[in-house]
Amino acid sequence: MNLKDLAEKLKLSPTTVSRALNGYPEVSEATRVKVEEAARRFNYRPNTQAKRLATGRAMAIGHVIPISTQHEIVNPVFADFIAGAGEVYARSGYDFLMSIVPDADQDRTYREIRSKGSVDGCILHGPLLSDPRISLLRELRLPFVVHGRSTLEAGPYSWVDMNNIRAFQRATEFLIDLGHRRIALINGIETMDFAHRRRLGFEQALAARGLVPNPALMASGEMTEAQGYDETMAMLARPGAPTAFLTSSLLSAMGVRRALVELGLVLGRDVSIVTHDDDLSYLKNGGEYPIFTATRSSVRDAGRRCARMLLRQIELGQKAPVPPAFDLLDAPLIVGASTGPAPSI
Amino acid sequence: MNLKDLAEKLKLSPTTVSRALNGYPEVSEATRVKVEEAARRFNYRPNTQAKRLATGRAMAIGHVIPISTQHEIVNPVFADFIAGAGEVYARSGYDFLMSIVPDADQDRTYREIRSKGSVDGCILHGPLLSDPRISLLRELRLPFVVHGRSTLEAGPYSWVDMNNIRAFQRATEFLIDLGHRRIALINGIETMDFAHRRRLGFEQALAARGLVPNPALMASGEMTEAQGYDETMAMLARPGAPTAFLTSSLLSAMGVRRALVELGLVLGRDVSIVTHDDDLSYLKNGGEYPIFTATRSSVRDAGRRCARMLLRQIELGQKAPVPPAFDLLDAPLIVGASTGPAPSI
DNA sequence: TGCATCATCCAAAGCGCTTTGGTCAGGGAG
DNA sequence: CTCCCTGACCAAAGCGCTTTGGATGATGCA
Repeated sequence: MNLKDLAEKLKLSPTTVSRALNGYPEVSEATRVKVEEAARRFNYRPNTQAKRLATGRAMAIGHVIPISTQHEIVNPVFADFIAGAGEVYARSGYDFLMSIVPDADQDRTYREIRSKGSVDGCILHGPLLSDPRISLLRELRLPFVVHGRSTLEAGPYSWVDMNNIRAFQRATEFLIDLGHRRIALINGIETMDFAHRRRLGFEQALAARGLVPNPALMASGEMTEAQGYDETMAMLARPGAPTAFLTSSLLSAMGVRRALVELGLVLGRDVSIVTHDDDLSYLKNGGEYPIFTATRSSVRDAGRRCARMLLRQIELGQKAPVPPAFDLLDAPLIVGASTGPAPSI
Repeated sequence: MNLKDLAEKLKLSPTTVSRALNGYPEVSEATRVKVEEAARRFNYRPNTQAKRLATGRAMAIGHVIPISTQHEIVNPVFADFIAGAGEVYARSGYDFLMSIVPDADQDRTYREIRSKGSVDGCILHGPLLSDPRISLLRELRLPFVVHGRSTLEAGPYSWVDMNNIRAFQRATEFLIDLGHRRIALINGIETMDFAHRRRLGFEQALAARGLVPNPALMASGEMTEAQGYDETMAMLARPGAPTAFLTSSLLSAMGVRRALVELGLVLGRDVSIVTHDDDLSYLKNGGEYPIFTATRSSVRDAGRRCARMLLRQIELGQKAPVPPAFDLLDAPLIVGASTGPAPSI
């Protein structure tokens, strides 16, 4: 059933039918009702491709997900983020296009989705400290919103980010207040902007209290359970072992905990942990009383916000150029069972 | 730059240019080279929508992901699965369309992507023991492949699944051989087909050794760390506590471990754990020597296989109806550090 | 009554591609 | 020399929609 068929059944022109369905004013209320009723009855739905071709709008948003060939890790945060974003797209009638491509093909992929006209805009994931994708997208004139920020990027662009610096400052201060002096940071890969900022927050908090960051207590890498375990084992084996750990992910924190248990140390008494918690739906930090003391910021919510921002930019951008938008989310520190005063010895 | 422009620059007709680029024989080798060279130089890429409209093929695969309103969980397995599938799509020139919709809207969504013609086929996720989506897709004549199976579904359909029954049989036998008699099963939601089969395997193995499954030792629910913890705490508090746990997910297993630690029990000595391991990239079960004894089956690989199977079905199906295909994956049992002989008391 | 206005509808021209059904020249067979 | 292929190209008709630029008759107003 296509528009023409429907029009014939109604003894109307395709023009009128199209207009009736798309809410144009130059059609009488009576016929509009008739058309809508018929469309429902015949289960008519406009062909996506035809509509797109005619309007020049793809009604789709793209997410280009790089699959790194070195560290073959799919970001665990990813599922929740796209759940949030996808929810918004679906409600707004946009399609959600995903491209999973090897790291090196990203550039080509962006150019391609641009010149093939398959999307109206895209979301940029996992921005680096300095990220060439931003200027590429700008150059391509493809509307985009960055999930995160890129510190070394000069020009303006739209983003949604949590306040990484502030969060890790707060977490560090909290540990210092509890008497901890040797605090370890188990961070993500620090070419990633978020990890860089977290480290900054950590160091700034230490400096503000006259403490000097110790490189031996700062690790950076893929945020997995194994990372937490391995780094903790290594750090606790050396002299000057930390009495507290600050981790960038719940998974790492779980690894730290495993190491502590194995060494016979009690969490929250012998050693404290504060982690960042992305509030992933399948990896909850306990219920009312959290297992880990954590800074929390829902990645799913970030997904929703990114999507909404992008859609708004696109809709507005139809008429005139729009200024970039920003959304800075605060991550409160929620006290759980994993922290306590530094041991007195 | 569109086809017409390119044709004008080359002083050729759009027909010839189109044919040259799409590898049709009725164009001389000389002009083909010329056309290809020009296309590259002008960075020409055919407009997706136009191509689709003209060919009637969407060159896209859909994944409809239900967001349950009750248990707001995004399947953690999901990210790895789509990474695998997406990789294949990208390589084959297919787009990857995702629809994140509320549970109740699934039906409508499938009908919609069908009548709007936005995809050539789709992957069905998380099949239930009895799943109406299968007959819906059959009725819609939309090619599809199921990731998993649906036991109560009568007619044929294509699927990729791991041998859940065999895997859990094997795991249970292994524990019985180690002397365990009170074995707990911490399973996924048993309306899901995979969970149902796992339970079957578990019960069959017990029965084969003359053991009777104890309902008090069988839990079913969302597979989270908290689930593992809570169920373990409950079971160990009751008389007739299990000496071994069989879990459906690494996350649950981690929860079990946390409970054991809290109760001062030693893993692999006082209590054993065997888990299923989906081999998620961000949640590895240790390196060479696994932390948990586990049946292992890569979900990412399953994603690749589903995608390949679906694409093959679609390509073949262009000409004649194709018979459904099946792919049953074996999940070997890999011995790790979490199992040992049952305590003698 | 006459003219402008308006509400309501329609024909036809795109959107950028593929594909059908040609044309046309050159070459081999008869 | 003619006839018929055949290889190489092209014009034009779709694909299913939107949108421009009318057409038509009813209404308002002087």
